[in-house]
Amino acid sequence: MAELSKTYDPKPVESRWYATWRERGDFRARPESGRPPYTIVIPPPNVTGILHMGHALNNTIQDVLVRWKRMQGFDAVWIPGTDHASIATEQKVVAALEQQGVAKRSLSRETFLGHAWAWKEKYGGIIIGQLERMGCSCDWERERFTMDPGYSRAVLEAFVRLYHKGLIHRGHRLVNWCPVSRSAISDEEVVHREVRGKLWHFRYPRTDGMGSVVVATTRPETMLGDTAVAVNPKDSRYQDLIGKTVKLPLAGREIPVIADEFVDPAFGTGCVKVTPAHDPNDFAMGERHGLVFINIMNDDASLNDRVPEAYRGLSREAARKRVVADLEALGLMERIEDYINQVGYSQRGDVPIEFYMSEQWFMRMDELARPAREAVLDGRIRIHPAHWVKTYLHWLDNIQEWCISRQLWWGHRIPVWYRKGADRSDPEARHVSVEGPPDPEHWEQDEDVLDTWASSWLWPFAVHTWPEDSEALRRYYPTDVLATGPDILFFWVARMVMAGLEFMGDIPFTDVCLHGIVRDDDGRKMSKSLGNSLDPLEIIETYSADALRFSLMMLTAPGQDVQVAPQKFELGRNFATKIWNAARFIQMQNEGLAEAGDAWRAPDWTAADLSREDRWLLGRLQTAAAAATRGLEEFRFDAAASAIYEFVWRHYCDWYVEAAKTALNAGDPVRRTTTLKVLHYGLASALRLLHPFMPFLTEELWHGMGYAAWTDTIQFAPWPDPAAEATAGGWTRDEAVETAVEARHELVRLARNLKAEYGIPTARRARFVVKPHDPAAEAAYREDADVIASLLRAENLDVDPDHVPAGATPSALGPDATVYMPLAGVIDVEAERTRQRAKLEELDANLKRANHKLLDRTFLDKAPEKVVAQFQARRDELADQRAKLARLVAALEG
RNA sequence: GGGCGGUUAGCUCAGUUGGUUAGAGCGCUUGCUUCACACGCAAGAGGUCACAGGUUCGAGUCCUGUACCGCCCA
Repeated sequence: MAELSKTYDPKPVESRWYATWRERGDFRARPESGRPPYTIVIPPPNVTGILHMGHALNNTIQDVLVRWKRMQGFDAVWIPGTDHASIATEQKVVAALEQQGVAKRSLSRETFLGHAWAWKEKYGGIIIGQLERMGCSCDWERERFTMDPGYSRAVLEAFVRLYHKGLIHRGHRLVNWCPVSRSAISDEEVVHREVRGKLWHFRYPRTDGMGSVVVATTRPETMLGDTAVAVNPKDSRYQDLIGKTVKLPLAGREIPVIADEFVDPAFGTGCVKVTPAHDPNDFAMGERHGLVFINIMNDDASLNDRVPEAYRGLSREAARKRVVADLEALGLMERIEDYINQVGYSQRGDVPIEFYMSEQWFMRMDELARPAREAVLDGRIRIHPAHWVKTYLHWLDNIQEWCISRQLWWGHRIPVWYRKGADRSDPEARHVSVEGPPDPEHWEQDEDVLDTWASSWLWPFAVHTWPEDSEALRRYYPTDVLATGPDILFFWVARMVMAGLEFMGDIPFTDVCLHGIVRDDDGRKMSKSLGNSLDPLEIIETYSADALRFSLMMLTAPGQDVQVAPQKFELGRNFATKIWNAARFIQMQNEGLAEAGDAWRAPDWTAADLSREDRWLLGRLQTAAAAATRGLEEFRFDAAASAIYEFVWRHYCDWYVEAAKTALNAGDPVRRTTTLKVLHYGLASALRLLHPFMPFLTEELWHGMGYAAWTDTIQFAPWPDPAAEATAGGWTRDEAVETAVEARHELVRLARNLKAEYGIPTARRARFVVKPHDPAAEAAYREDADVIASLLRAENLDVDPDHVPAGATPSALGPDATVYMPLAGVIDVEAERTRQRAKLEELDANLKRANHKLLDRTFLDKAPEKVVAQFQARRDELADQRAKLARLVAALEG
């Protein structure tokens, strides 16, 4: 076996192992294995995306789960892929073309798509390569892209089925319009922001010459499209106005004053302008009152020819300034006040949306929502953390029609053909199918593409062969876990549930793990514009992929956002180094490796050979393994990672390895061999527990330590169950021994503290006397005096139950013994007295509290017996300690 | 306006069904080139658990309310 290098160098290790794993095909699904399947589908990142910390967190979670299940004996499959992301990708391609001086609109659809596919080929693989750097164990042979031919077919098939079911229809509506992408977007793609704006009050002259009315608006430029003024019918101020008309300034049109309940008399003057073609509320009013709808905008939100010439072609911002200036010039501007209002922004375009009248395709959602609601309500699908259930249900209960058409080219073109020359709104003159009409020359296809989410909602089954049946589809659907952020709970998660139930007749996954958002050190969301994003690849360069993964898992509380800064990844790096060096230590006990046999696989010792320290460590291992397993089962990745961290660092390294140094060199062959066996067993178990979190380091050590003789990759080594292994090995935990070892560690801590308090350098050997409190403790301290002496760096350690210190001696009271540190020189008696008195006072306070509790009749009557007994035991222990400490103080004073 | 989350050590966060003396990492102080590891070892300091009520023998934990921060929906 090659000697491990002095320091761990992750870079070559990580690239070497990843290549090996891929060559061996370790990540491949094994339908023939007879193992039960366990499936995760990746939330497909945008094809244009590059890896950010959110991906790093999301994919680490998935890889941890998949690797864990693989070790548990499942045919664990993680299906990767990318999403074509219509709007985002088209924007990037358009921008790239503009850089070259090419306008999208100057190109034919086919030419543009040629550029888009070229872009996809060039940049679409970046993020996949980055996932490999992270160690993700995806089944790369099953990688899918949402515009693969098979996938596209599935998307169209779903459209066609829902169309014929009557859930999809075409309509002329007011939709959310993104002027940047010049497309309709869904309600979910609109984000509301609070914006500091103005409220403009201006006057419309009455046509009856009776003065004017004042209307208030946050969008003065839309007045060019006003077709009415409205007041509340109950508003006494305006009774005489109803039914009259006013003259719309600038446009010069005469428009009616209507009465509508919707108008809030408290807003502004109680008199509002009505622009039915550009505001949802006004749209509704327009329909109620049969008003004229005047669309005054082009698809980029500039003003069209339905406004007076002076305003044509102006952007909405320029038009606003112009309208305001012109109204002021006419003396019609009443006043302008500051106003804070909610403005809908296009998520992708990052500009305020317009409400825009257009022909679109809509999907009726109520029928699809009902079963999706039930699936979560009855527990077939579990959402973690569970508090998201309410949000999920609320959205489904208030679901609106889904606008699924997009005025884009990059995406799945809507499979609807219109008979040439016929009215497009006539359903009789339409052809809807996946294949298209048999006589295409008589038809023209709808120009629009589908919303990206109308393709990704099929992901869990469209990654396979759907609508065709296949073994893969049957075996790997439904999936087990979906890991994603709560920000796409509606966009994607809820819709996948609907699609799964509608098209597959079954839920798409049983558990949804919603994790937090990655934020920077100041709690701000990471974003390119803020320049505060951390590049996971840089973290990998600096600290390793294992460090990135482990640190993220340690820092993620379920459902809570996680704040990261570069230094935080030192946590993972340091931990990797710690284990590496623990392994090196064992390896240095070279001549003992053969003696240990292959005890690293399973307990291979007789109970009688185990020392107290051995038993304690093995007990801690059982606790840690149970906690790690439970943490993973409950999606508590932080709890699982912490349990492993604590075991390795605090228990294995800090105490057991230190104690082992003595045991290995005591000259007792049985003791030495058993210690080696426990060292190996502990390390091999820890490596397996850690493997899902740190795949590279653990694989490297698995081989470096020779454990590959068992399984040639740690990836398929069994997930540890040390409790069951102990039973199989013929021994059980002994809690009394474990408690005694904890007490011993406490005594060592106290004794070290004595050294520190008296300014004795750690390295200097001091004399100690241990005075056990009972015969059992005496036997234990006598037997293991060499271990304790070494932990204390004691020159000499006497165990003497009858010890009476000669004069004032620094001492400390432990749980089952008192330790004395007789010093060669004279000590400051007064200082020691003060020290001990302080301890006595503390003990007194505790004792008083305990006594008080036990004198409380109601407590004794009402608290469960077990609790009372606990308090009594505690009190007795305190009283005992107090008596002992009092004697120490008395000795000092005597 | 409605819903959800948060407020615990200087910072970032844990704290399982209410039960002994509330934990971790980082940072801080002191001492250590101790024969695995200075990416380390040892010993420490540091908290009226946001606030006000309530339930209970007992509240960081349960209930009500308030304040502030964040997210989502309208």
